[in-house]
Amino acid sequence: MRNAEFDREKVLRSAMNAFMNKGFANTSMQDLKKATSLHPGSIYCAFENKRGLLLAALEQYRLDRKTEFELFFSAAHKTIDNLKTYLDNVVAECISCDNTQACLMTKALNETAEQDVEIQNIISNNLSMLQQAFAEKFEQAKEENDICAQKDSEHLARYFLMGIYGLRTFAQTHPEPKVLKQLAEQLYQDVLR
Amino acid sequence: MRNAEFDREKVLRSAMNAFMNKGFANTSMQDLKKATSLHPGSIYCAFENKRGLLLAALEQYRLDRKTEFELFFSAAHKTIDNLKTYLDNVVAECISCDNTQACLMTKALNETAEQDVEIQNIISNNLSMLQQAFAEKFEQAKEENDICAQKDSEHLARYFLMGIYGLRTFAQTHPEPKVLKQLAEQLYQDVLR
DNA sequence: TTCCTTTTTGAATGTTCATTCAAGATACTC
DNA sequence: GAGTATCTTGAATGAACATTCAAAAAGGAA
Repeated sequence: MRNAEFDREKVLRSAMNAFMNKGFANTSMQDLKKATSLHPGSIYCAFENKRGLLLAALEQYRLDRKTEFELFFSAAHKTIDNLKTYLDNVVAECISCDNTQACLMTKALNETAEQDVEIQNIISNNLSMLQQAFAEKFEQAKEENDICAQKDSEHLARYFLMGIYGLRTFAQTHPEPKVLKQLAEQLYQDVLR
Repeated sequence: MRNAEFDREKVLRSAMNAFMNKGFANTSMQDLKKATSLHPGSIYCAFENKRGLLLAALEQYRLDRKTEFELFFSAAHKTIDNLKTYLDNVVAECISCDNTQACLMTKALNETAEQDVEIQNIISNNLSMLQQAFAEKFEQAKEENDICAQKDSEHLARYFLMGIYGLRTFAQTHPEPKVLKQLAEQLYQDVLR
C-alpha cells in the first residue's frame, strides 16, 4: 500500500485557477502540470483525464464556495446585512481583477454548454443549490421583517443571482469600482424594496 | 482581376454561429470549413487566420445587432415600450435555446479574456457602444416623461445591460419561460421606477 | 529487512490541429 | 481571345495536444 503524496485540495485549487485563467480547452496538460506540480501520469492516475480533473475541480469549487457562503451568513448581524456584505464581496472580487473575478461555474458553463450535457447538468445543479441557499436567506430576512412578507423568496433569490451574474460579466468590460458599487447598490435596493 | 466568389456576410454569419455553438478554441478549421463551405486556404486568404475570422465575425455581429437595435427603436411607439419589446426579445431568444441565446460578444469575452487583450478591448468597446445606445434611449424616455427626470440615464443603461447579461447566464441553467419572463419583468420595473 | 502494492516519472504515441503551398480554375482587362 | 491577376482547392506540414505506458521509487505490512 501507498498513499498519494500530493494534497488533493491544493491540487484542485491550482487546477481551478488554471481553468479560470485560460478556460478548459485552452488549458493544456502542460499548463496543468505546471499549475499542480503533478506529472501527466499522476493526473491521469488520480482523475482519469483532463475532463475528470475539471469535474473534481468543479466539486471542490462548490465546496469552497459553500464554506465561504456559510462564513458570510454566520456573522452575528441581520440576514439582510449579511446579504449586503456578500454582494460587496462579489464587487470586491470583480475589482481585484485576479482570476477569481470569474466564477468557475459560469465560466465552464459558457464554454462547455451544448457540448457536454453532463457538465452542464452538474453546473446547473450547483447553481440551483446556491439559488436555494439564497432563497432561505431571503425567507429569513422576511422573518426578520426586513423584507416585505408578500415577496416571493424564490423569485428574490433568482433575481439576486441574476444580478450577480450580470455584475460579473459587466465587470469584465468595465472594472471601475465606482460603477460596480453603484450597480450592486441598486441591485440590493431593488431586492429589498 | 477576380472577385471572391463567396458572400462575405453569409460566411461571417456561419462562422458566428459556429463560434457561438462551440466557442472559439473548440471550433476547428474543419468545423469552420463545414459551416462556411470555404476551404482552409480561402479562409486564410480572406481572413488571415482563425483569429482573423473571429475578429471579422465579431464586427459583423456588431453590425447585425446594431441593425436589429435600430429596428426595435424605429417602431412608432413610446421609447419605453420599445425598451420592453427589446427585453422581451432577449427573453424569447433565451427560451428558443438555439445558439443565438448566447451573445457572441460575452461568449468570446469569457473565453479569451486575459489571454487576448486586443479582442478584449474590441468587445469592451462594442459593448460600450450598446450601453451608450441604451443611455440615449433612456434619455429619450425621460423626455417623454416615462422615466423620472432625476434618474441618470448612464446608470440606467448600465443596469439594464447588466440585467441582460445576467438574464442570459441565468437562462443557460434554467431556460423556463415563466421564470425568465418574471425576471425580465422585474428588471423592467426596476429600471422604470 | 523483504515483499507487495501503489504512486511517480517523463519519454513515447498517435491524433488532431492550425497553417501553408503549389497547382488548377476562373473572371476581369485590354 | 489572350494574358494576367486573383481566387480556389485540398493535400502536405509540422507543431501541439491529450493520453499511455513501462520502468523506477517509495510507503506500508509482515
